[in-house]
Amino acid sequence: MTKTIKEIAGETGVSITTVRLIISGQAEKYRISAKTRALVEDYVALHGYVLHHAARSLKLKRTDAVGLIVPDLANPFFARLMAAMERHCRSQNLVLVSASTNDDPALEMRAIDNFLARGVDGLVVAPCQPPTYKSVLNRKPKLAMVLVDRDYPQDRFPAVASDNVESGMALARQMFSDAGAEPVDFFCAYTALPSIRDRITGFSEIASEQGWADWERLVHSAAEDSVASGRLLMRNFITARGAPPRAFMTSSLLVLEGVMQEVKSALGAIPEDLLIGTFDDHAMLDFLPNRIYSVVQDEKTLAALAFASISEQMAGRAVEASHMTVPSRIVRRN
Amino acid sequence: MTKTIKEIAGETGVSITTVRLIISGQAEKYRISAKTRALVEDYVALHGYVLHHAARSLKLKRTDAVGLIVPDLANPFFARLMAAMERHCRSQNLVLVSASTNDDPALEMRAIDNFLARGVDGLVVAPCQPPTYKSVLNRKPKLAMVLVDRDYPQDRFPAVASDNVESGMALARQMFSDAGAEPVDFFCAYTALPSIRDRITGFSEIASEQGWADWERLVHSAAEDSVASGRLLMRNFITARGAPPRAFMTSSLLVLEGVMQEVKSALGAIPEDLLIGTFDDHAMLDFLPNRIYSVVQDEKTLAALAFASISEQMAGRAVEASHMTVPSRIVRRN
DNA sequence: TTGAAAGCGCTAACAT
DNA sequence: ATGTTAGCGCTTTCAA
Repeated sequence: MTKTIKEIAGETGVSITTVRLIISGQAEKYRISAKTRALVEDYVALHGYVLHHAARSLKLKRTDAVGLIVPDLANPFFARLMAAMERHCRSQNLVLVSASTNDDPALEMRAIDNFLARGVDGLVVAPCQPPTYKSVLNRKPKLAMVLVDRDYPQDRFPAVASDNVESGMALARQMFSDAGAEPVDFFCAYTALPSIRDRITGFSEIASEQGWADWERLVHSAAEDSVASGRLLMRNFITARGAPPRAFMTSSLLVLEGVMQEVKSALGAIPEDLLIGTFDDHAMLDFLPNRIYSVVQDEKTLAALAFASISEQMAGRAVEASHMTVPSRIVRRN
Repeated sequence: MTKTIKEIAGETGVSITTVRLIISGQAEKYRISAKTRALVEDYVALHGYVLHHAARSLKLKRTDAVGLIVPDLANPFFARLMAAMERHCRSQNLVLVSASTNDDPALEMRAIDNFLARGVDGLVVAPCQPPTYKSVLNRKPKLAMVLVDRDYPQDRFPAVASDNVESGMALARQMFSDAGAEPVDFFCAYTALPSIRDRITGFSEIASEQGWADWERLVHSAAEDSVASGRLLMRNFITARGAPPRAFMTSSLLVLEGVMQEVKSALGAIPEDLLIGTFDDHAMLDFLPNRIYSVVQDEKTLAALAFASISEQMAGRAVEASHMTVPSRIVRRN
């Protein structure tokens, strides 16, 4: 079992303060004599010592922990975001504690309460509802907090998200350009999300610009982001028009999967000249022979900005409730 | 700011003990009078109270936190494992804290030390080296600990992993059966891993059984699990034989990606009659027209077993250092 | 049915 | 250059 400072002091006959000074590497600074220093250091080398974080936290009112709350930790986007966050935390000797909300506002509140009780110094949340965390602010007014990915309109917290309007425009631009005179349909799900709305805004902008005044007819939307939604939307499309579109884009890989399954089952295979666009990327899109554009979000920069904001706040510097935007990249295959 | 028990006691004129009894829902049990109870409850309803976990931990020598240490949190397998772990933790009012080791033994040791200092009650680790955590056991002999995914031979800790030998056999059986008289090559990477070795063992078993006494010539291996490894292995194959194999399997999706890229660049496209097998699964394998078998690991059960073991140990019940095995499933497409 | 007090391991302020 | 002490918020005896 590991020793406490007090025990070390007792067993070496040195005072608690001195031990602490030596252990915390401040021996020089306080000019501890070489022998007492050696005495303590040898003892520690022999018996070991590990800082008791709970005790330290109790005293310092600080836990050196930051919380991350997202809808789903298994979702690749959030998994990458979390991995990047964890790297930042590790580099500053912070630990990352995380929780999924399953897109349930009640779970989200529970998670926030829980992390607050555990005294996290910072909180990064991808909210599943427009955030009004007034109770949070009441209880711990100086909690460092930042919103990621889902930038609901609000002006209390800094937020960082991808440039969804711009990337929506960029993707649509590529699609319409390659499609020539053909229309480009947009299958999108989870329209309650600000990011999805922004993507639609971007799409509509370009569609109008390309002369599709009735762009609303090109947008097919569903409430829930899932493979089932993708299937449903494409099935409805095929039923109405008799055939799949020649060019389309989707709001997520899940929707793409559903849409593709339906195309495959309608046509027996994916036509090689089908023009595809999608938000989010996966290496296996390589396997398709089609021309396909995908939008890849920059989780590293998202995490870096979120962490920077948290750090600022934890350092006591006030941070304005800005809405930061991170550029996405478009990848083209074939 | 949230009140402490002491403050509540002071401001309601009740004793600390009484407040605590009421707050912790033991009013009935200790027959606190209705009025004192109402008094305190009203006060709490008005001003709020949140348990201070650090203080509680200091007293109880318990943090209600469990740590998860894996090579890479962004890896879909580990991300799913972690999401499942987090659900279990949440259901028991534990928090999950996690860290990546980037497959670096030094980082792994640091992570373990760190989590130990933070006093996690349980530790789940997917080690990147044969685990000899003697220092760990010295310092906190009663730490609940379990190994996942990478079941290095050892007899100190319980371990839970997929049935790699069996699923290797199952996959190979399907492949050889579909391949007829053709050979089935196995491209595999990260051979230092017990799981990979087991998969090779499974493969070799079936290959021999099928009359391929020289099965070692069918196995092409690389040290590092990456797309680059896949490319390299396939490039070497093509250079040596003049063409890609007609049937092959890979040890991971990364290797599959690399292998496929190389086939594509050699042949211009993926032949539709190429027979493919791979460990790990992804929905987008749907997009290929080929017959393809994939092995899907059961992260939920892996997490459930790991968590159960941790729970047992945390409850003080001794657990033997068993090696638990979780069946994988084989998916066939086209 | 309620209260008082000790102590978990650490830090910081204040002595020497 | 080194020592003493109080106290963070909680739980747990032990008393009344």
